[in-house]
Amino acid sequence: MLRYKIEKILKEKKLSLTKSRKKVLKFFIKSSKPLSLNQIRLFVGKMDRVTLFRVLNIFESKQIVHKIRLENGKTLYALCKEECEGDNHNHNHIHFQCENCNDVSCLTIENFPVLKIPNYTLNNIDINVTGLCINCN
Amino acid sequence: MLRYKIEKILKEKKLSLTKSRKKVLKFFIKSSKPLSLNQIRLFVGKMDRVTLFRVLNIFESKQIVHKIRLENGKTLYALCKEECEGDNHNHNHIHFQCENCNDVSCLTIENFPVLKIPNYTLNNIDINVTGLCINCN
DNA sequence: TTAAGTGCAAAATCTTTGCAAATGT
DNA sequence: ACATTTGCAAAGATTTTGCACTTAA
Repeated sequence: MLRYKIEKILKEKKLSLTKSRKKVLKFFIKSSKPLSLNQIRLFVGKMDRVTLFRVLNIFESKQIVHKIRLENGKTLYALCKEECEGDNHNHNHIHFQCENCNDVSCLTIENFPVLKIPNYTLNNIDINVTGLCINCN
Repeated sequence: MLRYKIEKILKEKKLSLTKSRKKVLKFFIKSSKPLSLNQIRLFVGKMDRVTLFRVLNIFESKQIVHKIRLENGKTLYALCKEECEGDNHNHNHIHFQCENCNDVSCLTIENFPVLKIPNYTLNNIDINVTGLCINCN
């Protein structure tokens, strides 16, 4: 059941089970899409913006979600997959925004590119792609 | 001479040669690094923030500079290379931010990765990398 | 019970808009 | 001379901070 899944995640991350956190996490799991703060706010009903910022920030610090910075400067939040570890939330997936319907999604890439730059250490590789999605193509 | 280079660029893009534009472009060429609005503002002396936004926006629309969205949500502006054409400002280069000195730079990549996603059309690929730069390594 | 989380008020940034004055050609 | 650009005032959006009240364990 969804409720137990939500509580399991929060407990694993050593977060107390508050109403705000459970509501927000529920929406992430149900929608399984990157979400803006305002979208989440509509879903969770009356919750203070500040609380939502705080919930999202602690989720990010515990690696439950990761931030996506769009080209237009807007921020979305997306549920992390299991493979998100350490500082790297972007293993094996890219962020795609459709230029037609504006939909944003995390896409898993089979052959995730291996970048190398001489004399540099590359830790986190964040790839944002725009184009036409499967529906608008 | 720098002055002629600046005027040449503005003329090529059919922009009138105003003081603000020349000052801003001068700083980009001299520093040859991605710059924040506030950094530019310090250099160009007293110029209204709004004017600076407008100068940067028109530079972006004319493909003289491109925006870089950092992971922390901040925006930088960087001079475009010759290969920036059409909507794609990111051909052959990535944006790198050092986790130690926070320095941001545009790096040219020899083997720029070729991404393909079935049933998707990919137009613009924006790659942001964090790690340790050549100086901090 | 008490440490942690939430709501409210307020402030700090960043970015945009409208309009009158100044500037470029 | 006329269209474009700039400065100023103001507003909107996003994000942060401080503090008192509430809730989870």
